[in-house]
Amino acid sequence: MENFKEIENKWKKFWEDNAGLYQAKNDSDKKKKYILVEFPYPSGSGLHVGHAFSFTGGDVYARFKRMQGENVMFPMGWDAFGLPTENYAIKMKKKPQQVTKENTDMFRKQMKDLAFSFDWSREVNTTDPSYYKWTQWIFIQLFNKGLAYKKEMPINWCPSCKIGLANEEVVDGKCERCGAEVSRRNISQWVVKITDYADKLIEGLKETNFIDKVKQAQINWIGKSEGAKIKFKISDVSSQISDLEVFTTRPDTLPGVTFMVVAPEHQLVDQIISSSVFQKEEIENYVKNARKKSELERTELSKDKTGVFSGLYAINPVNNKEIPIWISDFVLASYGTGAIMAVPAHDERDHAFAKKFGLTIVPVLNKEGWDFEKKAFTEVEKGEEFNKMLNWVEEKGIGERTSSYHLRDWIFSRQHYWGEPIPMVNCPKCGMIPVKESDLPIVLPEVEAYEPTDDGQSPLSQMTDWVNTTCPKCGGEAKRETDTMPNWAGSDWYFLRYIDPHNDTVLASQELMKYWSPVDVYIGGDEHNVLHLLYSRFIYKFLWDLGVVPKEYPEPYIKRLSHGVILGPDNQRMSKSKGNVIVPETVADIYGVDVVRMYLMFMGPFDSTMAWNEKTLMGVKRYLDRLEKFINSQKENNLASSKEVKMIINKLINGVTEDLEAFRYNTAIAKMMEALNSLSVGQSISLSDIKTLIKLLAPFAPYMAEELYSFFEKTSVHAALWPVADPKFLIGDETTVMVSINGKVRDKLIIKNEELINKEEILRKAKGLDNIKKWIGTGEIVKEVYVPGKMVNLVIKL
RNA sequence: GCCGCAGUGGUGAAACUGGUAUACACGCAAGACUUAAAAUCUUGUGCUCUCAACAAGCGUGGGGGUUCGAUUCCCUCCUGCGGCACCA
Repeated sequence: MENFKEIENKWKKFWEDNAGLYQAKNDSDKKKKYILVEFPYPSGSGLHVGHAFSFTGGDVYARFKRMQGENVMFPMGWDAFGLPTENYAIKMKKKPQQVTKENTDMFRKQMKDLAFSFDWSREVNTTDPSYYKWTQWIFIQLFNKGLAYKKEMPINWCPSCKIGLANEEVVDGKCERCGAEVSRRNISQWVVKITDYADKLIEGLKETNFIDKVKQAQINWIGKSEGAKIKFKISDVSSQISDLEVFTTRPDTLPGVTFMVVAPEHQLVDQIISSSVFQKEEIENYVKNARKKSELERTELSKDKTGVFSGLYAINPVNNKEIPIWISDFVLASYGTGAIMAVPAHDERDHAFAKKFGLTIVPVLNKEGWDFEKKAFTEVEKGEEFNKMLNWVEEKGIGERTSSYHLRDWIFSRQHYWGEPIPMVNCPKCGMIPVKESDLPIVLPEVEAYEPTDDGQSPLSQMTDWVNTTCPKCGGEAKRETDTMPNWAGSDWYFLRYIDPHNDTVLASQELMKYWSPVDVYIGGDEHNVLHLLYSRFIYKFLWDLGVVPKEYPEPYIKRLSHGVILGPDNQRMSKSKGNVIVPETVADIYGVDVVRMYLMFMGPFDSTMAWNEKTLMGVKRYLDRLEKFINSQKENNLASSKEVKMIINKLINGVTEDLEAFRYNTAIAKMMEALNSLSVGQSISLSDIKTLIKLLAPFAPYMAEELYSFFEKTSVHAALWPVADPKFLIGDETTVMVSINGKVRDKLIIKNEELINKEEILRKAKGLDNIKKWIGTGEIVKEVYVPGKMVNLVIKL
């Protein structure tokens, strides 16, 4: 289209004026289809190719389903809280609220330009108080159910920025922003007990249609191990703590336990330091050093084990032998009980530790010829002995069967400004009390300075007017919580808000959730397959337990689709520093939106990684130009389609429909190109078949389709009914049957369809072919295979 | 180390349940149009042998297996990508 700008503007306005075209109807007899694409963080640099790619993928499907007569909900919103906005606001001396408004306005305009058929009447914004009122409400429910609590926790601390950092903000042990070495600091943090839902989150995956890769990633992340907790008696009677509890997956190796190790953070260590005289200084130094180290430093030094003897001994319950208790940072305080029973004969780490400190190695299972002093034998099978020992432990009352998880509780506090205020009040008399639900939302006050404070508190802590409040319980003087929520909080439940975005009394009405739930297709990036998806499922399951969301749907998303990644023309990840960034807007200005959309869908499979290639884009442009020319040359002829043309069209309808249903956009487009190649060879085509071609094009190239369709109809092509193939024109009169000798194709037979079932006749004909006769020669046919309608294979022995 | 995914022409890729390997597109080559270029159109294009055609042989990362028949299923190895990683 030469005048594509003009056409785009014309139809953009038309769609704007006919807003109902893309709106989801809450009261409809039609089948509902909830298609969700991950809402973006509206950054200052605007919509990038990755957005354009995934949103086009969703848009094609939404348009397709709408034309198939389904009641489609395809909403859009903004995940707008976050550090970049806060930092940008600080730098530009603007309010984050203002920056967010500017950015979302820009994103919305760009999305409309790219013809995404979002239902804008359902737009949500996580930074809107009427939205985060419900994010805060969910937090209060978590608190009321005992799933949110405050705890002193080590966090990543940047001494230069004077700010606590999330793990994602620490790169190679350094602060992402200033590059300073990150240390650890204990800060009182809100923690959410996602671990209570670990089993439910694994179990629930069975209810979903996620691809295996996503399910596996979630299962691995939760990392469930089955085993036992076992208590070891401490032999020193003067010790205030009499037992040391460990978690093990291998109770059957209990006889091989020759020492124990506790993490430097273990409570036993504090007792040792305060009461013991043995090596007091050495122990104190070791512990102090270990606690100072960042997680990274600790794991980096993993090859070489360090540790110190505590002076205490425990008793191995199997043989009553005294075994030393050591302190070492290879044991993690955050996993299991923070203490382990060491079996150096059958565990590599325990073995390395034993060798370094000269500890005893006792094999449980003797492997012939194995040198246990040299290497641990780790391939011990978890057999009968596992259960036998576990039963013995339980009978003796020193332990019990249990599971442990890699999944940690979720640190929910951020010491930043631009996030949802945690709706809690700290009362000196009553403790932590949630804000009254009727007082929600607790609106983020507008402050003058967004910089964090010296002591690592949120900038909100300086707002004394806001901080000082009264206790919701006793009415006395109290202070507000000044931490804000992490980014995930707003994105956990946004899909529910789209269902009922303006409801002021509940986060969404039961009735509407019953109609729209669950999300049928959720399109997003691989980077969110674990955290976002897991947090979101967790919050949903929590709301399900509360009865807030419909009982009929225990899982929020049915199908998860991960979109691929678009690399720069140099096959590298796009980044400003590499100068290989493709801006969709710029390309659309040159070639038109339809070309960009269609090219993005044609590049390759929707979920694969592909490099941008302007030459291939030209191929798509050529196709659209040729299609336009073909239709314009035919539209006034008013001729009938030949049978051959009808077959091309009907096969195309079937092919494109099937491919769209399976998100195989690249092959759908290839089929359209193929059809045009066949049609272009001097064929004439009926008006109804032309309209079919335009309809098939509509999801991909909405502007051009609308323009071409307007020649025939007054109504929008996007409201037209998707074509259905006529079975009469799907199969021809004849079928090609390939004939092969020993599996290699040598010739073919053209057979009338009604004769395809006649095996004997077909085999006779196959053997009669000149080529085949030549191949058989003097050989003997030992086997004849006929696959009806497909092929004949003759096995020849020479 | 563990988990997951992938490996097909010069390039992006297709072949969905085992049945014509390389559809579609790019690139390249030749030709048409043009004073010329661009654009457009036509034809050809896996590799080897051949002036060429016919025919043949080889061919989906390597090796092996199952099968009348394997890009597809099984075993094994190699390479690349992504995630997790002292998880007891």
